[in-house]
Amino acid sequence: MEQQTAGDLLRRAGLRSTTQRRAVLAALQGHPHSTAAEIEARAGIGRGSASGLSRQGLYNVLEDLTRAELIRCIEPAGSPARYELRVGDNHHHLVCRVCGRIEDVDCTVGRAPCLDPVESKGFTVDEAEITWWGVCADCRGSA
Amino acid sequence: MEQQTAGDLLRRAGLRSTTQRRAVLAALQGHPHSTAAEIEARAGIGRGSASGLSRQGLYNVLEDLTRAELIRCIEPAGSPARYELRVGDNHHHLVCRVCGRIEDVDCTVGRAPCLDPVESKGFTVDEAEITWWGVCADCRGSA
DNA sequence: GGCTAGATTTGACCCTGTCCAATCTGGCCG
DNA sequence: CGGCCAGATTGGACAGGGTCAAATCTAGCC
Repeated sequence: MEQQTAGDLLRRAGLRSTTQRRAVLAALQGHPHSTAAEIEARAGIGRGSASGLSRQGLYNVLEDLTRAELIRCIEPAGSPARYELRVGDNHHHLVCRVCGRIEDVDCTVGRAPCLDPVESKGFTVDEAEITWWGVCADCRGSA
Repeated sequence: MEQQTAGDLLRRAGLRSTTQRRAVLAALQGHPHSTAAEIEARAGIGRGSASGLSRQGLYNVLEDLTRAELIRCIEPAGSPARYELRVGDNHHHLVCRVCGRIEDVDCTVGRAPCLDPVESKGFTVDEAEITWWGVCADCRGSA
């Protein structure tokens, strides 16, 4: 359903269905938390390749898709920006301090934990982003 | 008391008390969430000034102090790293999407909210970092 | 007053990302 | 079906933020 819908998804979001955008969406399938570089590599094309996307193009696409909420961007401290297809479910992340591995953690919603800062200091809050830092099983083992 | 204790703090943390380290600590007093550039400017010295600290020196100091837990480093998405003196109280942050302003939010501790991801996927978690995103009162007003 | 491990400096360098101007193309229209 | 044009993409220069490595300096102990 992906090939079919990629274009639809884009068009429904008010974006033109272009080769580059479809390639980026495809490159993210099954590879959450990818960096721009990984997406570029996986999109199957280096700079200058015929069907390739330029660096600027890649960033444009990522920004467009993010704004259209087709993908989500996360930026854990110390890491370049990473992108994933899961959107709209307010899930959070678990990051290994050693190897950088990232795991998704579903939000214990209902009462989304911490969705309300106790004191919002006059801010209109629209998102609570939670990052858990620790060491993954593999890294703990080999330490 | 700062001049007096800055050195003590450092020594107690097992670090030598140097002009640069004391200057960085002083520059953070009353200025939480400062970037490296702001600290450098506030430390009263540009590059090459007699009592100045070099760029590398600044980063070394920041890293040393962070590791010694005398300061804390936060890196909100889209912002360069920021440093603050509050440590050990596991407080969180509220960030304005428009002007970038950052406010501290005390952790509703006791049961630190969300300290346990529901599923920790084998990770040994040692920190839960929460960032609330929104728009501050000022920016909402002028929009 | 020396010594030495630890701290600092200098300057080159890298990665991630952005700006801008020129070119190309999806997809609607006649 | 061919043309049009706003929207998309490209290329190349550039910038911010940070790191690396080697040489020099200095806090603090003897």
